[in-house]
Order: sequence, then structure tokens, then C-alpha cells
Amino acid sequence: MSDIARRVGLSRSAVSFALNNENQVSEETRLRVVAAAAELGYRPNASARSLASSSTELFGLVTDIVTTPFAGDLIAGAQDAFWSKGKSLLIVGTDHPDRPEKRSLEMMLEHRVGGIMVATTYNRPIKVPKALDGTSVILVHCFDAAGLRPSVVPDEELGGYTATKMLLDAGRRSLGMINLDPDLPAARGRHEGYLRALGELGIQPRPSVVVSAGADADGGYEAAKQLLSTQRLDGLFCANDRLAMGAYQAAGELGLSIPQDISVVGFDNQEVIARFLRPALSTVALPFREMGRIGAELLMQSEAEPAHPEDGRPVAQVVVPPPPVPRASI
Amino acid sequence: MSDIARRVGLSRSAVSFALNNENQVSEETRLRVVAAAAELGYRPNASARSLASSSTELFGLVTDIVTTPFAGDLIAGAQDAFWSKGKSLLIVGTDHPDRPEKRSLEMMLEHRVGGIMVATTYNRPIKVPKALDGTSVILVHCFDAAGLRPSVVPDEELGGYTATKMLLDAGRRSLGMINLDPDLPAARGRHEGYLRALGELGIQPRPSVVVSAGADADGGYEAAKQLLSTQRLDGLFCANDRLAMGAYQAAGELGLSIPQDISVVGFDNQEVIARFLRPALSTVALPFREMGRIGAELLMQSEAEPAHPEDGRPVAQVVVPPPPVPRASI
DNA sequence: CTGTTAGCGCTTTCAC
DNA sequence: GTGAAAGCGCTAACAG
Repeated sequence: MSDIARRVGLSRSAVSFALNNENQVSEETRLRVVAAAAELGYRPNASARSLASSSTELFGLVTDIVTTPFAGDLIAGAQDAFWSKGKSLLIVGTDHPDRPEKRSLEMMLEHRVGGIMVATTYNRPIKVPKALDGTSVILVHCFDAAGLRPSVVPDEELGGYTATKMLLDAGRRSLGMINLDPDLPAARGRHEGYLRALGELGIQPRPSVVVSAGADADGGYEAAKQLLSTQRLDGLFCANDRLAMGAYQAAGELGLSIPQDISVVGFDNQEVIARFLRPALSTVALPFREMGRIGAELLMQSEAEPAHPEDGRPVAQVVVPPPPVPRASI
Repeated sequence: MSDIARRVGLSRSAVSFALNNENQVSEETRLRVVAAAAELGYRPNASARSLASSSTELFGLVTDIVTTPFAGDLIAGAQDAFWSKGKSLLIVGTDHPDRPEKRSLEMMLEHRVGGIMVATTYNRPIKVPKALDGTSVILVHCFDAAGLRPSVVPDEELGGYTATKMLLDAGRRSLGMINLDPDLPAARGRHEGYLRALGELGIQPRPSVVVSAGADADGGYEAAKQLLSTQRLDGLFCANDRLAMGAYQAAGELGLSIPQDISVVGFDNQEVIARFLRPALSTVALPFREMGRIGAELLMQSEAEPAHPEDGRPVAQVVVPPPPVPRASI
């Protein structure tokens, strides 16, 4: 900056003002300064800037999601939002977002991040490490077990409703459901949505056609095998795409063809699976990109008004609708 | 730090030395300082430190891999290596690592990163943006089209050999191969490995049993359908797991059961697919974790001796062996 | 082994 | 609209 100042015959502070678009410089000098900066190949030093202004352009993301195909969308959504405000993302991958290696949080705090986003692979309650007290935190795809931190989660109920509606709209009426572990918020919500959709058409829900299974293709296979060999169904809602993958297998072995004999809808929109299953799987997408975006915005917003988890104010809980992704399995 | 100094009755520099484990402090004072720091809840300010020492604890990762299931391993490997040296990772996701948004590189450079890792989803030549001249760069899972930058890539040839060997070891002798676009380094290398493995056993390679296909399940399906309905094969090497996914489908439709009638081996070890296909797919893993680790180490190493792309010194090209992952399809 | 003294590169009152 | 001056929190000679 001294070089630039000398070059244009101004003081360092004048240059600083010009470069930061402060309003107290004439447009003309601003232009001269910017030109000189470019010529000299000037690049601001983020550390110096953040030290002097005691502000930071860094935000943290702590997540286990980095191991999943969803990470991309989440990160992209968050990054876009941060960048549009000139902020950057410090990402740390961990197996347990609710108790990340102490070092990783420490590191973010040493960098004086403006806030931290905690994101999980599957929707669940987490307890926020207390090292984070006094720091703005937003939970994405998870929520605070203690109810003190804001979060953004998918609308599981609406998702279940949407999935079921896809089946119903295709004229299917005998709808089975292969659900996840019923303790999961995702399982509960999706099931409720399923019931609501049936209810709207006056269809009696039959508990016998709703089974729980392990979240994997194996579980889906077993559950579907059992379900389809004992019940006459023309539609099947699998609470995730991996489950549906197993169900395809089972349907095949039972001589049922999709979607002629039975329509199938999944959940998650896990591309590798949903797009390449044959027939391609209709599903409902988890809105990770959107959740990342919203989370980032809330975080930047709350940076101004720091966290007071104790003051009893109601914490925001943003619920994002999961969009349907129709393909060939219905 | 002043508070700590006052508390223990030392100068600020003494405290700095103590905290940084310099050898010029007595163990006793060091302990007193550390204790005081803990009591006062002292947390070093990364910006101040990096400004004063003109060193940085930040390294950058520019990648498109964040959208894939492999990201986790790559990031974990890199992160581990960096952390063990007290460095952190600034990650920026982009669709095109070889021409990332200008802003993202600019941001990393403003943070004075010690170096930048560029990683891609599939092995290919890239051109390093010239904004990076003068910065240490390591390419991971890709390599410099201009040949001036060091890189770490999988040993594709060895991988192809390993995959083929798995089939051979199971007694299979009529081995077909569904390859990727032959222009890709991965396709070339894996095919060479396939030929070498056959050659070692004196098996005549038959060009007619090697076909190229689009990299997806669709491509694998078409290719396998054609291959298996015109040739008698007892083993099939698919150059990636998605291809294998399609091949499973084709085999099923042709009444061939895996692994009784035909053994199948994939490549990539894409968990969602390989683990949940039935039977589970034997494959060869891309060593992302290892590549990330090595890349990080090379980067930290070259930080000391900055990049001189022009000086004609030979650039390192580390080749990492891809390990076999046997499952049930052989 | 300890303390003094200069900064690192930038922002930001506060006067002019 | 501009400049002088005082730091931000920390490191790193250097002299004791």
C-alpha cells in the first residue's frame, strides 16, 4: 500500500479508503489508486486486514457430510451465499459433527471465524459442543437437542407427502412403505406425510404394509421381499433411495416389473443410484443446496447479533421443502 | 498475551516463547505460562500470528471432487497430513478445477496460503491457471498438461493389472473388458494392465472382447449386453463401478448369474454401488486418502523451496498403487 | 534464560 | 477530500 500511495502521491490511509470504496474519496482518485494497484500487482493481505479491522472474512463448516454425495450441494449453496458477501469457507471434515476433534474447532476459533455451520449426513438432534458457546452457530440438516440453537432442516413430513402423492397421482392406491428406523426424525416425518396423503383421499391406512428396515439396499431387499410376497401392492414408497435399490432387486426376483406392476418412489435423490437404476428412480430430493444457502445467510445475519443461547429468545428453525424428482419408476 | 505476562510476571516475548515451545524457556516457567493461559482462556489470534511471522497455517484445496463420494477420503487424507503439522485447509469447490472462479484463487492468495492442491474427479491433464505462478501447487488425481508441476496420481496400469489378476486368480480365463473412453489416461492405463496380466499367463488378447462405453450404468448395460450375447466369457473387467452396475443388469437379463457363470470386477470402489450391488462387487479402489496425504506432504515440503516452474528441474510425479477390494462378485 | 524494541500490512479515529 | 498517528495481537532479532 505504501508503494501505491507513493505512486499516486497520496497517503496510505487515502489508498486504503479508495480501495475499500469508502465514500470519502473522489471517484477520480479512486480510479487512479485502483489503476496503480493493478499495475503494481497489489494483493491485500487478509491477515493484516482482519487483524486491523478485527473482523473476519472466514466462516467455518464442520461436517461429516463430506463423505457423502450430498456434500457438493451443501458446500456449493453455502459457498455461494458467503461469497456474495465476500466471505470464505473453512471446512473441516469429521466423523462426528457433534464432537469434532477439539483441534478443529480450536483452529476455527483461532482464525476468528464469524460463525460456524454444523451439518450432518442425516437429520438428527445433536448437542452443540460447549467450546462453541459465545460463537454464532447454525445447524444444518440437524437440530439442537437442547433447543437453543437455530437450525435449518428439510420438511420431512412434506417430503413424505410429496412422495406418496406422486404414487397417488399415477392412480396407485395400494401403497406400501419401507421406512427407516422409526426413531429417526426422517422416518417419523416421512411416514406422517404418507399418512396425510392417503388420508386426503380417504384411503384407510393399513399398518401391515408399512415396515421398517435397515437404511441400506440389503434392508430394502429383505423388507420388499417380505412385503411384496405377502401383500398385493401397486405402489411402494421407500424412505430412501438405497432402500429402493434393494426393493428393485426383490421386485425383479418376484417377477414384478416396475412400473407396470408396481410403482416405486424413493427419497434423497442420491444421483448414482436414482439416475442409474433401471427404470430410473422417481424420488424426492433433500434440498441441500438450499439449506446450505439459508444456513449461510442466517449465520452472517447472526454475526451482527452474537449468540445469547441463554436469553430465552425463540430460536429460528427454518424448514425447507424437498422437491419431487420424477423419473421412470412411476 | 499481555494479561498472561502480567499474571506470571514476565515480558510478552517470554510468554510468546513459552507458548510456542521455544527451547529458550525453562520448563518451569513454560508450565506457569501455559497454566495462566488456560486460566485466562487465552486463544491465539491466527491473523496476528501469521502477520507477524509472515508464515501461514493455511493451505488451499481447489477441487470439483467435492461433488463425489470420493471427496471424503481425499479431504481426510490431506487434512490429516496438514494437521499433523499444525496447518489447516481452505477448501473451495468448483466445477472446473483448472479454471476456478477467479475469486476463489484470489481469496486463497489473499490469505497467503502456503500452497494449493488442485484435485479432480477423474484422472486427466489440466492446465494450471497462471494466476498461480509463484505459488506452490500440487496436482492430485490429475497432472500438468505443461509438465511443469508435480502431481500425484493413481497407478492406473497397476490397477488394471490388479483387477484382471483377481479374475485370473479365480481361474477365469475368458476375460472381457468394458473400458472407458480410450482417450482417458484411466482407460489407457487400465487396459494396459489388463493386457499385461493376460500376457503373463500367455493368454492371447482378443480385441473383440474389449469394448468402450460411456462411463455410466447405461453404457455398461449396453456394452455388456452386446458383449455377453456375442461372446462366451467367464470374467468381465469393468473399468469403473458404474459400468459394472449396468453389466449386472445385462447379465441378469441374459440369464447369467454372477459369480457362477461369470465373474465381474469393477474399479473405483464407489461404496454406494459396490457394496450394495448383489452380489457385492469386487473392485479396485482409487487411493484417494493416500493421494491426499502425499499431496499435502509434498506441498508442505515445497513451501520451503518455492516453485520455479521454469528452472527445468524434473518435477515429481508420484504414482500410488490402487488396492484390490475383493467382495462377492468373483 | 529474559526483556527491549521494532515491526508485519492494514484500518480507523481525528484533525485539517 | 486528505493525511497523521495510533494501534490490531503477535513474532523475532538483539542485547543483556
